[in-house]
Amino acid sequence: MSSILPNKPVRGSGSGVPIMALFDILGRKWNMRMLWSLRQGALSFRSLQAECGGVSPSVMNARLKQLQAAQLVLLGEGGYELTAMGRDLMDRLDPLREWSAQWSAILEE
Amino acid sequence: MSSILPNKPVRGSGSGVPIMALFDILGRKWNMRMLWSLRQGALSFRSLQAECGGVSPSVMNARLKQLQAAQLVLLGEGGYELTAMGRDLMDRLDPLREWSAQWSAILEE
DNA sequence: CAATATCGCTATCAAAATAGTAGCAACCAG
DNA sequence: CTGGTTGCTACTATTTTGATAGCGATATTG
Repeated sequence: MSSILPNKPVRGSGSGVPIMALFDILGRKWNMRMLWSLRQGALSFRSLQAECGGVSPSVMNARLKQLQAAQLVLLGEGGYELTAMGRDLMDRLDPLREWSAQWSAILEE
Repeated sequence: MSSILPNKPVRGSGSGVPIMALFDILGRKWNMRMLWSLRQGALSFRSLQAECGGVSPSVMNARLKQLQAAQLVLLGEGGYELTAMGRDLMDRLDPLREWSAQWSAILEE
């Protein structure tokens, strides 16, 4: 597993620009949804898997390793949970909820 | 190409929750980066391709169709450009730049 | 007119990522 | 021991992405 971190060459990039590294992580299937699900609180491997519509455990595990390496997620007592940084990231993604509601409304017309 | 829109069953979801549809789009490789690149202004197919490190034109085209269907991007006089909604989305993603800088700093330690 | 260059884009095939299913070892409850 | 969880690995199938070549259309230059 290639650990994807800022200031290191990134999938399809090589620039090492931090936000590109972030896009590289968020641009992988399930990562956003996993983080989003963990906002509510810690979840076990299997619960998180269920939250994500039954993703393959192999993919789940790869993602969890990646998110742990990126220090966005950690495995605590009650299961997998967001780190402080992970929570901060999700907080900043929160405006997207409002946006997506408007988006949905417009696309429905 | 399965057009992915809010309130329609979404890849791996089925809930039709708007933000999940958004995650589905942003969770595909290159989409975030393409939108991010277009913030600066319109780009031709080939320029955009270059901005994304030479993505396959086939993938580029599929993404552009998807983003157009989602009304985030349109093909205007000067090339591909963000719609108003696309610009709004990118504006809301802007806090991520600051976050990713901090993230980068912490991970470097 | 012909040569050249760019445009958006398709077609083809290889490589990589993801999905689907089965199952293991460790733990705890009864 | 039985049965239930847990996190996770192994394996194969399918989908997605990557890499390259090249087409038809338009513009530009000589």
